[in-house]
Amino acid sequence: MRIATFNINGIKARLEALLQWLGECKPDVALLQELKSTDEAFPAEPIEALGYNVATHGQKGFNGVAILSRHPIEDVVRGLPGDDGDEQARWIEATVCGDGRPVRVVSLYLPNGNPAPGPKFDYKLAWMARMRDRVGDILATEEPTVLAGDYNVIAQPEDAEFPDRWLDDALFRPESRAAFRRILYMGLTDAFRVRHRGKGHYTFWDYQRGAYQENNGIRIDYALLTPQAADLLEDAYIDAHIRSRERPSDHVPVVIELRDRG
DNA sequence: ATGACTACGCCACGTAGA
Repeated sequence: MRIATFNINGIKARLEALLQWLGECKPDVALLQELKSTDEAFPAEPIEALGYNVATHGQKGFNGVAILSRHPIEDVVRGLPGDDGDEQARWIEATVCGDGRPVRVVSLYLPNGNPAPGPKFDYKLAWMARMRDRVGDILATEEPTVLAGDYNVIAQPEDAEFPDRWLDDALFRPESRAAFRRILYMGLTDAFRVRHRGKGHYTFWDYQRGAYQENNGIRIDYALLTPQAADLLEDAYIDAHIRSRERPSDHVPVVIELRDRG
């Protein structure tokens, strides 16, 4: 089963690019972030025409996450549990049953948190504490689960081309990295790092100053796997080449391959 | 360098992203 995560930075602005990429990558499941669209305005029809079922959790103008799947989408949970007053659409999870075993998938868009310090940074850290509680519940199910999306955290210096430029940024602050580690060390596996080591592997490049041409990027999109999912991992890679296309997202997809049987 | 891009809301620049 091929599962991809992709922060598309606006579904309406990116529809053609998304359809082209779906046709080329052919993921069984695509986890999308930053729809910047309500559920009503989400252009489901051209996506369904490519053979995908669609579950969205949208919001007007900002945020918004979705799950696309060739197989039926079941047991959908919209919104990160733990705060009924949180209006921001940053979390959707569901079970997808492929030809083999069922897999639980989460599409998440972790808050940016800038400027730090400040209320947005406080929201980021509170959101990560809430995510930690949810991950605990997910781990207890012992279902193979993929938690993928835009984590908005540069986990290690090697995840940035110029880490010294990010020292005061909410993506690289010690508090953000510690909160990311607290989640990871509950027993999750960073799928990409199973297959690739070292610097130079990025999922985001700023639109400004020719960042992509200089590979001035950061790795902030991750697929984290529960132990039962990590046991199924066959491959993980970044689809970086589509960043050089016309009107691209500032993020690129991260793709993993899970064994269907065995 | 209070800069620079890009998308969105809803037609004028302000907010947000990272």
